Amino acid sequence: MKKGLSQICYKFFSCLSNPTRLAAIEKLIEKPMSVNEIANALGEEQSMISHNLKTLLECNLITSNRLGKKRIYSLNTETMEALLKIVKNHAKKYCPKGGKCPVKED
Amino acid sequence: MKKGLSQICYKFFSCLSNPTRLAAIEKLIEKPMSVNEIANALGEEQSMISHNLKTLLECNLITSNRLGKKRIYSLNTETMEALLKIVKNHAKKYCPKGGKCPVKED
DNA sequence: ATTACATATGAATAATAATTCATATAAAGC
DNA sequence: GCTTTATATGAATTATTATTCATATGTAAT
Repeated sequence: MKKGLSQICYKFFSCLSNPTRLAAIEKLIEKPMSVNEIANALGEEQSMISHNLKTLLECNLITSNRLGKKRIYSLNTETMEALLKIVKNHAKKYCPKGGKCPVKED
Repeated sequence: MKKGLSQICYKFFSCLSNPTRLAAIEKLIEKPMSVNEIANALGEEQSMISHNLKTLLECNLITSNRLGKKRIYSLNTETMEALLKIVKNHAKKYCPKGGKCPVKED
C-alpha cells in the first residue's frame, strides 16, 4: 500500500465502490432504517446487507444505534450529501446522457 | 447492477478505489506529467500506469494531450480538489490519528 | 524507410472483494 | 429458561479487478 493520499482515501473510496452499499446508502437517504428494512427494500439477503453495512460503519459513512431487537442505521449526511453533490455535478458535466461518459481526446 | 445513485456513482468511486490510481492522482496534483514520469516517480511499470490512467480518463478524472512522442496527463482539478477536501475533512473528523478510524457504538 | 523512444493494448495470471450459507449472538416476551 | 425475532459472524465459494508480460501502435528524427 502506498502512503499519503492513498492511505487516507483508499478505504474511503473502496467502501463506496460497491453497488449494494450504494443502494443501501440510497435507501438511508430517505430515512434511518433497520437491516431488514433495507434488505426487504432492496430484495437482498439479510446477511449480505449486514456485511455491507458493517463496511460502511467502519468508514464512518453511517452510524447505528439499537432500538429493542432492531438496530437502526443512519446516514452520515454531512459527508454523504457533500460527496453526492460533487459526484452529481461531475456526472452532469461529463456524462449528460446518464449512460456512457464520453472522453474527449485532444 | 442497481439503478439510480448506484448507476451514477459506481464507476466513479471504483475508479478512485485503487492505490495505484490514487498515487498517480497524487503525482498529478503537483503538475501534469507523462506516463513515464509517473511510472518512474512511483517506481511502477509503464504499462501498469498506462492501464490505470486509461481508467481515470474514462471517468474524466484526468485529461490527456499529446506532446511530441509523449502524452501528458493532467488532473481534473475542479472535481478532484473538491472531492479531496471532503475526504480529508471526513478523515480529520473520524480518523484523527491517521491510522484506524474508530467506530463509535451507541 | 529504418531506428529509437513513448505509450497502448490484449490476454493470462494473480490478487482482492463480494456473496452465500450455516450458524452464533442478542434482545424481549412469555 | 424457552421461544421468537433481529442481527451478526465466519468460512467457503464465486465474482471482480489488478498486474504482468509480450507485443503492437504511434511519433519523430536521421
